[in-house]
Amino acid sequence: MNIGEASNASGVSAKMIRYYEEIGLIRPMGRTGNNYRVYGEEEVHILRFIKRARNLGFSLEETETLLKLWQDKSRESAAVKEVATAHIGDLERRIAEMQGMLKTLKHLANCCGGDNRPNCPILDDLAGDGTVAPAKNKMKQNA
Amino acid sequence: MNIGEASNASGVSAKMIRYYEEIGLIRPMGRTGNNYRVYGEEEVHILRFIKRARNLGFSLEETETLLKLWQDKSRESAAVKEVATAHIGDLERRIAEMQGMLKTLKHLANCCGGDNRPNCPILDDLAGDGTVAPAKNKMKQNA
DNA sequence: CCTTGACCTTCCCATGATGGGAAGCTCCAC
DNA sequence: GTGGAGCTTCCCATCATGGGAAGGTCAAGG
Repeated sequence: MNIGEASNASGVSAKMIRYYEEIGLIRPMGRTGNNYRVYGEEEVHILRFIKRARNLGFSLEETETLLKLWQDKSRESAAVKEVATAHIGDLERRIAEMQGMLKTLKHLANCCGGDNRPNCPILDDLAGDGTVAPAKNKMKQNA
Repeated sequence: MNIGEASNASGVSAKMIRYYEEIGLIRPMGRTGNNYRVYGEEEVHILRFIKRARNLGFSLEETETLLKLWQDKSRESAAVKEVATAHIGDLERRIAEMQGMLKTLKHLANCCGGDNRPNCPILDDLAGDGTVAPAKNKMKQNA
């Protein structure tokens, strides 16, 4: 199987397959006489695993961990659960953050006439002197 | 005001202030004899505007649009609302996507014993031949 | 046999937003 | 005049991905 077919079969772009090989996520593939990479079902299976992990939002680093665990027949499921759980916490945090933004934005959009007058509460809010995160660097404050 | 003070006052790092100038998001600042950038209240106000827009999750490009609208006294609030509304849709889509991931992951983690046995439904699912996005490129399929 | 074009290879560059750090100024306080 | 904090520019790294160039290869069809 050539890289294009492996790409087709796994849903991972050829570009990414080469990249994964380059960063060591997958083993360097054997080559045919014409220097083409050769793939088998095993490799496609691995690529699919990676694809699914990425679809679930795992980073490549996390995916690597999962991949190793997957290939380690003696692993403990607790190790996997730990990775997944950390990721769940991550997702929850990001979702909460985005929901905060969403709420604010919706409120502003609601208050905005959306007409042909320049008056706009959205811009007023952005410009407003509301709580700006207090800058806390260790500057000398030499005014 | 030097860049450090402007940074303090706006909550935008000096590094980012220079970057915003470089990409044309803000006007190049005047310099003193020693080649230091000089900032006034006006600029700090703009930086705060940018900071707040970024905090709401607007990209720098969207922020630029909002910034221009802000400075255009004759703008129509409809234009602003449009940007905000598009962003709301964006946020909603991303939140929904992440919630989908979260749901799947939680389910998997729930089913996972998390013990010292290698049996693990999370890995089983990742490896599983569930629906893999059908690859659709225009390959010749020369098997 | 030769062309065509789809495929493969490597290499470099770009994204978006930010940070890190080096090398070399300036400025201020002591 | 010295130390150190601040400023300047410049380059590099991140993360995951794509774009594209330049060149080799293979298969099909005229």
